[in-house]
Amino acid sequence: MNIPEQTEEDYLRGYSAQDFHAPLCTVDVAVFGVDDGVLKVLLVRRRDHPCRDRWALPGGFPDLSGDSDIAQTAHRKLREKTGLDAPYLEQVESIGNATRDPRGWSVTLLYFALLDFAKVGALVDDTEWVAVDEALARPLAFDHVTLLQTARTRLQSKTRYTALPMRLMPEAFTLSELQQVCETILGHSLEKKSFRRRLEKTDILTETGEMRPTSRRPAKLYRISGTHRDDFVFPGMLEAR
Amino acid sequence: MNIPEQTEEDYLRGYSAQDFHAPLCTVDVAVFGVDDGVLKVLLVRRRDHPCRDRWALPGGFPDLSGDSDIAQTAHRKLREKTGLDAPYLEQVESIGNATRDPRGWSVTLLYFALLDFAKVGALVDDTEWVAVDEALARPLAFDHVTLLQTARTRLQSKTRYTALPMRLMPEAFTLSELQQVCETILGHSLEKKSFRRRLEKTDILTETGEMRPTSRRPAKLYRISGTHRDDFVFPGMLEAR
DNA sequence: GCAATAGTGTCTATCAGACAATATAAG
DNA sequence: CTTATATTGTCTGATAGACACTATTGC
Repeated sequence: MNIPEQTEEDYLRGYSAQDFHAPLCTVDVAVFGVDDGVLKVLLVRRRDHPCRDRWALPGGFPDLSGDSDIAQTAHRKLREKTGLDAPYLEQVESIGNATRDPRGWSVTLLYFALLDFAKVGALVDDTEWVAVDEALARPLAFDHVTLLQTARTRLQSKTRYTALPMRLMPEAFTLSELQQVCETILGHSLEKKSFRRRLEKTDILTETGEMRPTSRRPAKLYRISGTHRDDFVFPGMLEAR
Repeated sequence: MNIPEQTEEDYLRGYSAQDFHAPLCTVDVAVFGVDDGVLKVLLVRRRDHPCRDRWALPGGFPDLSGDSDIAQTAHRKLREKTGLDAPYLEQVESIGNATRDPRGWSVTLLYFALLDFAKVGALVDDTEWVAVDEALARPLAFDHVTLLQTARTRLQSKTRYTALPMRLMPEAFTLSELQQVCETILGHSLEKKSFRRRLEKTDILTETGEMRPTSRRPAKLYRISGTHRDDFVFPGMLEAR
């Protein structure tokens, strides 16, 4: 006797996502900017439970009707807080466990974003740029201290073997300015010659032809070249002092 | 007039995770093993909708009562399919979008696992070891072709600058055997001297004192040293030919 | 001894660290 | 001219690629 098989269409017709006990699923973003030699991160004061009134990384639930994917959720959260549309966004890792959120089992997809601090306009209420070291000393919501630490460590690692920090720069910048930003991220100074040599050997940057008139000798201005791929890695790492 | 504030306890008492429209959340694992010069991956034939009868990476939903975190979910799925308890497990990335699962918005946390192929016993029904190249040519369930490709690429990258492939080896192994496994992963041959030199300069491996009696000259056996940290990286990469 | 695999010696090329030297602007 | 910053020259040390060489075993 053949029991008629249920087709996939039959199955999906009877399926409701709410029938399953799913964990909470969120996106959190560590938004980094360098302000006058200080690496800062964007914090938001939570207006709702849980962790009401605590500072937290911006983040939240995907909008299942509005967001087509998780990166879009992260971009939307960023736009809501900074008004900026297309900063550099990179996934760091995902944490899921029973204890990080008092509402129950929850999973978060952690991203970091890099943007030109000077471009950020007025902030939404209850939003603040905080030096990363100071943010890590605050009692942030949920496990956001750990998340922020993980995101900064990733940014530091990639600063040693990629040109990622240029995504924190304005449209045009000098090599000295880029080096200072890298030093700010890493927390120590870098060898000027090594820093410049590895960039010269690649096509990552293009001279704009303009100069930055500084107090003394003017410096060449560069922009990110059109052919640069963000997955580029240098053959060696900068010192890990 | 003061409206009494709702405390976090009040809030949580009234909260139910089911009130929110959450995406589906799963873990998928690419389980790798090297069998006689071939990189293989463990596939499972799906017995349920959606994608019934298609081959897929082992995975599934976290057990909100039984799993304390996501890594434990991945370990549990592995144990169910291979009977092995503690293979090497590493998170690769997370994919979340509206289209990858016909049931609706879904997020998956992708891991890869490395294990000694020889240690795997009999498989559960509808489970099969498949050469990765062949698996990628099959019409796998959901977006698992992409997931498998991403996992293999990550394994290949880390083979160039870490000692990760030793997690695919038995307890004791020779340097030639380890090199062959690396070559299998990368799909091309490696310089013997470079390969050995970089290992000698570290404390990653320890001689067991035993020798492997091969057909010709016997080879020293090594095991992973007790002090090795899996986050170790070599200063340079092996050729990316 | 011969063949085959294990393991070593060593030269070269590349690239980061160190730091000295030169270039160019303001004042 | 002096000074500060930008930019370059160049020597050294570390490490990967290439490849020839030696060592050890079974036959």
